Amino acid sequence: MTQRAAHVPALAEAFREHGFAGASVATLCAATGLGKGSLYNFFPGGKEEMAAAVLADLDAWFTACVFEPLRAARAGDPAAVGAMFDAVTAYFRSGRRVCLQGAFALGRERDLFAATIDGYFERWIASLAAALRAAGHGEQAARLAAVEAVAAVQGAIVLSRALADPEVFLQVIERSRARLSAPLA
Amino acid sequence: MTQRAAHVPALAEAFREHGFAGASVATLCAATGLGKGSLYNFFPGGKEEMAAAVLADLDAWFTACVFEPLRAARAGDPAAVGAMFDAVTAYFRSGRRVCLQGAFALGRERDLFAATIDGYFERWIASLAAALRAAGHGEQAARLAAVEAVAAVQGAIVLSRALADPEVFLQVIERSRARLSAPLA
DNA sequence: GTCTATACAGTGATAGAC
DNA sequence: GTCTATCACTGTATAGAC
Repeated sequence: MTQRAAHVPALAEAFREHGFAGASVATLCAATGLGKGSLYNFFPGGKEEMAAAVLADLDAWFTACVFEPLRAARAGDPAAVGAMFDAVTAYFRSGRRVCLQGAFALGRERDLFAATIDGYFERWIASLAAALRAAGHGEQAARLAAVEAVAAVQGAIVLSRALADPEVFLQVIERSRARLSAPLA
Repeated sequence: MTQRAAHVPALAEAFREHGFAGASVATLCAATGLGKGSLYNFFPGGKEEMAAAVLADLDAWFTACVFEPLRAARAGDPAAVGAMFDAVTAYFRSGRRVCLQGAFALGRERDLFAATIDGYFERWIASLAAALRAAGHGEQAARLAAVEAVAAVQGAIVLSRALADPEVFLQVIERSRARLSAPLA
């Protein structure tokens, strides 16, 4: 079981690079260094089970490293939101790395993993909104600002990859960060 | 030649739904109602040429309906920016429709169509920045605001599809619209 | 558990009848 | 120009030797 988990990061990178439809089993074998037999031994459900394992892994990482710190934000302390921007900037490598949930959302893969993808973004928004409320924003304002900020991160990834310019990612993130740290109206 | 162009919108819709790697020639035949022979007669280069034709078609549409109106914005007239938001909201069907250039940017297709994708977003940003300058923004401020706004549109598409909620698209767009129409600091 | 061998459906693409 | 038939190949998935 822990053997299986050890190969999940390599699968994640392969899916990020090639997409779900574009990643063949041969690709995934090369990425993990395993033969087809071994891969199917760990993931009898094939590609779909591999992608599900990857999404679960990403979910766990974001929950521990992004969502829970946001939830833990104490009243009047705005540092948690800034820490989130630092974490996603590092994680997405300034836009060089793709958000798999976001990429899947744009394609047919969305139907396969609808609940997982929906839950990921919903919890991201909800935890960010909680941190914003702790920082003094009202209920509805916090939710809307959180939606906008998560969209900004996703858009920053798309745009910086399209222009092949990590600087664009940083620009968008910094604007979003400044906006959420700005004094309340 | 006009025969060929007539089938491009159907190909566009197929690529939007299935992605580039996910759209098989059989899929594209079904979408256009043509046999393989006919498709290859129009597009000897296969899928790649079909996608290139689709991107060129989208490029022409955006140039005529979005980029040029932005360029035509006269000094002191902020209506052009608002018209852009209306146009993209209609075009992307409140996030139900995907931006093909954005979706391609996230995957390996980016390498195949790098110049086209880069040019599309670069001209979107540049024309929006021109309209913002016409509305009174400074050079650098206009560029940064344009980058942020285009990213917001892309992020809105990703997020609204992920949550299967067109309302999210509208929320993000309205925030972006309000921000760009706000009085200058 | 790991690999090799294999099954067989589906792929992109071409040739040729009409 | 359009289709059908067919090509060689790659796809996912399984079976079985080790």
